[in-house]
Amino acid sequence: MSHHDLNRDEDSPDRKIAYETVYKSLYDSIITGRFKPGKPLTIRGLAEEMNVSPMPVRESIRHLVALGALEMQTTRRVAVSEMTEERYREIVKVRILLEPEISVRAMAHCNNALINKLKHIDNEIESALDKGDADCYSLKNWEFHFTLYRAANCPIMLRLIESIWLQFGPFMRIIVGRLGTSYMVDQHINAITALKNKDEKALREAIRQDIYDGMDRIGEKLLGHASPK
Amino acid sequence: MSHHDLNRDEDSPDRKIAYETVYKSLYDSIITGRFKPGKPLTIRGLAEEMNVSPMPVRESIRHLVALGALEMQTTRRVAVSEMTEERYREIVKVRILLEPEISVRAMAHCNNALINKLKHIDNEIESALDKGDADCYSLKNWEFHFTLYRAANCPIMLRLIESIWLQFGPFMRIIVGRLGTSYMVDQHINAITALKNKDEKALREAIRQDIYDGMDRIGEKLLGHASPK
DNA sequence: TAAAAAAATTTGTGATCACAAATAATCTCA
DNA sequence: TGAGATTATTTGTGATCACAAATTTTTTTA
Repeated sequence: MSHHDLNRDEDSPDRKIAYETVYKSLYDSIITGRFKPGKPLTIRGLAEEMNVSPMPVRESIRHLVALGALEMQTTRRVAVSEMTEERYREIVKVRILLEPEISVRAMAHCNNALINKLKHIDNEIESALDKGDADCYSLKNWEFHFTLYRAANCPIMLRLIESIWLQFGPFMRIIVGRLGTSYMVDQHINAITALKNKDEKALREAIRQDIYDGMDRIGEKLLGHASPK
Repeated sequence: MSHHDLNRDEDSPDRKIAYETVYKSLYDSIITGRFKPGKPLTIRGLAEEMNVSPMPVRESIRHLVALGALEMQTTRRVAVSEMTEERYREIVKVRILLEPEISVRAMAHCNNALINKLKHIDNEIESALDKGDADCYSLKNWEFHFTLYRAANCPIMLRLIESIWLQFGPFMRIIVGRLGTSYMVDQHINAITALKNKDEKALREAIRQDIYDGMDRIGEKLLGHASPK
């Protein structure tokens, strides 16, 4: 299953909807940091690039603006938001509030298939880090977390977390290539171990630390300091 | 300021954008429970009702679906979601996580003007309850909470809370007319007092209790039981 | 009479056009 | 030469149309 339909049990491609293709494409562009923050995106430009009419792009942009993935200025031009001190602090705060919580709920529904899937994705993440493949890292890190969170069966909480991720997603690639990335403790492994042992406390701590590790690196690069604990 | 532009400091009506009018209208219809949960809404129907072309309605619907205010079925028809046991539990959980938190942040920026504004809105709420005016109650209760939350200056957290409110908003009117509403402790007053005294603990408790009081009544009516503490 | 099939209608999506506002490019004049 | 005014272009929004899918209504058949 793709990482876009966060709550759908199976893909059901009855009809090819251009809007969905466009939405997914923009979504991935955002979380891999393809759009420079602040640089205006145009409906016609994106439509031409994807060989569709402006209509599906218009609707996708409305959707992504609603999620906070794109920002609409008063002149109605849209762009990825720049990261600011205030936004950064809010994002860390909310992640720490929500993500350990949903992880614990996922633990209740966790089986071997999920654990193996997470292990596999984590290997791909490590490989992407080794190769310095920032696009792959961003997508796979996304996939790891949302594979776990989706298992919680909490669609409402999941939507909120998705909104948050879309707001720091464009900066996730910064983590790749930062000095010391390879010496980082792999909190994903700790999380997987905790899931296996049904150790709620350890799981919370692993997710919590994973958030701080990643956000610290983004904060250091963008704002010159680590996240406030 | 209206309650729709949650993060804008002042309305700037440079040009009349039909989309914004339509969006606000649908927004208010949703939070006052005008649309029956599960009953499909049609683009053309709403457009005709508001004397606009289908275009602004299409975009508004995309926006509201993205926020979780409306649900899009696989056949692409949209409707207000029905309340389920699972959704209800998630909503209570997330509200308890986020709303006391943002309230405390609002306290830091709280001045007399805000306190007076909240007092005034709370009077209107009490009046609406007395008269049994469910529409007015829903709108004013919304205004009370978002006036407070907006003061926190946390636009990212605010957006998440807005998304949650849009999901139980259609059922807020249930609170009016429930037996015993008039004997309820007014937690808004407690919150205002806590704000005045800069008493973080009391503020958290007031907001927390206000959430439980309201959600309990919704749960009792819709699901036959109170919220899980 | 009720279930199945067929026809008619409604609905969402995608494309195209017109228009005014916003942006970019050019020109003017000191 | 460069800042301000003017023109040209680009852009988002709103409207309308075509079309296929979904829904509703009608008809048929057992």
